[in-house]
Amino acid sequence: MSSVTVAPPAVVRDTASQILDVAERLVQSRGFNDVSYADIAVELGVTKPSLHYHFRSKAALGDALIARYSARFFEQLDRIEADVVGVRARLDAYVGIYAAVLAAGRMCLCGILAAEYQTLPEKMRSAVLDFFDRNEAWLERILDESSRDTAKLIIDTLEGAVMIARAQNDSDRFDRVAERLVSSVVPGVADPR
Amino acid sequence: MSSVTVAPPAVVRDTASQILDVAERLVQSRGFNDVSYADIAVELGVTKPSLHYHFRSKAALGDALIARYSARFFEQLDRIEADVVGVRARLDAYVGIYAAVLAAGRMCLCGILAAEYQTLPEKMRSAVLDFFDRNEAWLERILDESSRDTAKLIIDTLEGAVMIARAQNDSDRFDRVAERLVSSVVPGVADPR
DNA sequence: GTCTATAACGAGATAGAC
DNA sequence: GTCTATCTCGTTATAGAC
Repeated sequence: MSSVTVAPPAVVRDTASQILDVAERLVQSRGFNDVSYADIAVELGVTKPSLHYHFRSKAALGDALIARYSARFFEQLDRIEADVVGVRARLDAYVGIYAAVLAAGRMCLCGILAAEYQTLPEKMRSAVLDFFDRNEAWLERILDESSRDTAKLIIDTLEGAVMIARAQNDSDRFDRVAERLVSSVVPGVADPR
Repeated sequence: MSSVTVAPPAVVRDTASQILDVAERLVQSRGFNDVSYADIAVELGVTKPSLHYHFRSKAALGDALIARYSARFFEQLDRIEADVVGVRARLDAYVGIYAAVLAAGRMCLCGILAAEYQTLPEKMRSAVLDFFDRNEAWLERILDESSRDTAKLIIDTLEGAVMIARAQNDSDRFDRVAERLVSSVVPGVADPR
């Protein structure tokens, strides 16, 4: 009789995913151009050619990084829209995504890639722009008012706040700025904390 | 009789300044780690060792870049404080500095260095943090209200807005966000444009 | 001050064995 | 799918002539 196909151990991901995990963390910390195949290989205990087997070029690795990051990011936005009620609460949840990134000592992947924009391959550039467009579209949708500039203001402030608070190693700064931002956008009650 | 010492031609700067000029533009476009001595040497029509004569190491070049950029930046802030009257007008002038950077297709030097923060030598890190601290202090001083978080909100938003508008090649986006930002901080009249 | 020449290293990438 | 070995190129930096 044939053996039954069982699910693999939940904690051990396939190699490609493990590569993406390490690469994502390193890129969000140092930037795409300051992460090498050698850095990733050492952490995983494999050699550089092994990485090239899974991602032919560094550009291909970059493409895969943004694709996975974006997919997960917008899944979170879908969940917020489905589970959270009210503009203020939804914005707080949105801010929470950025706060979690900062708490991990990282920048938003597409934020740090935006800073490196001029040095990126064309496909990565488009994917970065797409990330911001979709963020903006989501914010416009959940905001009650019609001003599209509010969505841009929110994105720009949060991306800048993460970048600077990370350099200052001061997550409290991020929290205070985000509170002031959200309060100015949704003039209702103050932060319930 | 001895010859009179005349002022050098105004347009031709000394070599060290010329190196800083080219390096500054390249770093504000691509980031510190993506600018090489070779890039700078080619533009100036000199060789790499010539650059090393003026700036022993790349870290020393980076230190000099931030020092000059900061000095000029805070000179501008001094001038605004001396020549411009009123919170709104001063903030508009402050925003104008960032708008000019964006118009040149650049990021704020310390903004792009903040994104690269984890890879910078220690002295450059301190200088970057100092830049933001002094910006914050200046904003707190010219603002009428006591909220220090407002100063942080302004810096973070402008830095993020420059970063993203540059990637999107959309300076109009920057202008609209900045207008919304300043209006929310100084609830007086709308943009006089 | 600027040059030629070169050292010493790390990058991304490929060939081919296992 | 992962390895060893290697290639080619770019990087910062230095020695020493002019």
